[in-house]
Amino acid sequence: MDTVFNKVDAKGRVSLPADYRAIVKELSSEIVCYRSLSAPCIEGCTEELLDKLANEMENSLDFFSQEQDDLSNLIFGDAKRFPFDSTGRIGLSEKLLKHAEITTMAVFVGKGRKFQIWNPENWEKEEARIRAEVLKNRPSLRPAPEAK
Amino acid sequence: MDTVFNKVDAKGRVSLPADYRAIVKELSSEIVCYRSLSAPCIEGCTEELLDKLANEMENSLDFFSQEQDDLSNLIFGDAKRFPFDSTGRIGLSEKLLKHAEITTMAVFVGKGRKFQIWNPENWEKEEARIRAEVLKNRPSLRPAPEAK
DNA sequence: TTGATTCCCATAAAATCCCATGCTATACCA
DNA sequence: TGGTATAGCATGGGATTTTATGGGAATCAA
Repeated sequence: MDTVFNKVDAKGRVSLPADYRAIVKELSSEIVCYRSLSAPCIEGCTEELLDKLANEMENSLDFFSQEQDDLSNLIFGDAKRFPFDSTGRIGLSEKLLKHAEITTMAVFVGKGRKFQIWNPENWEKEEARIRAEVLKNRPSLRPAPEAK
Repeated sequence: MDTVFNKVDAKGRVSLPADYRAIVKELSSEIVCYRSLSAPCIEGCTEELLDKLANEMENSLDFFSQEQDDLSNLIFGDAKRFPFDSTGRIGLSEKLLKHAEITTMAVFVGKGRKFQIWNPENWEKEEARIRAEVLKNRPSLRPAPEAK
């Protein structure tokens, strides 16, 4: 899915990258976005995936637990549909943009069946952090020493 | 699959060697490429490999775990589908070419179910390194003195 | 009406398609 | 056996299509 840098115009519109759009296009012409729980970024996915997530949560967590309640409230209370126009753009809300600290440029980061939208500088830092973290925990992925 | 040298043209296009293409062709007409985590080269595989990963993540109850989050960002944030045209070429992205330091010539190296694309000089060094490594660890494989 | 949001068209740049060419290896034939 | 046709492949370049993005018109809310 790649990582794509797109511009956010004065009206708050952003082109959803073509590759991302293709995933959704036959099913519908809208995506669902919400503030990420774990990072200063926006998360997006299809409505189906969110429904599926809802089911999983009901089955996996204690139905009456506080945790379950909080989680559903956070996500589903926040999630909103964003239809994209004929040129493939969506108009992100102030709330989402602010949470991700996005002003004039947005970075789309693929995440399997969902994706994230970041402020470019924040994403740069996050990517560096992740690479360091993953290499630390998975020594087999560590780069081979430079050949002499 | 053996090692193949192909030219990268001004548009960033390179022919996927016929042997490599044949493996994928029945299933689809595209491959997935991403920056290697462990070396300055591009890695390629079939999309089913990524699909499998996406499914695992979607079905995992660990939907919000940090580790899963990091890993999926690293993989899906980087991996991109590259459909090949009727003549069997793919157009590699700037990001990938830069990571592998490829400009006008690319080397395809088979790795079982996946493959790598190298800058020729870097591959030469890497191959030498690998040979040295193997011989060091397995003295019994060392060629007889007169062998060349 | 005014301000904001959504729709639609225009455009430039980039990605992709497709045809043509030349090369190489293999098959085929005398 | 030697020479030639043939098919598959890599590569070049031009035509075509997609895509991102800007801006204006239409729509809606207050």
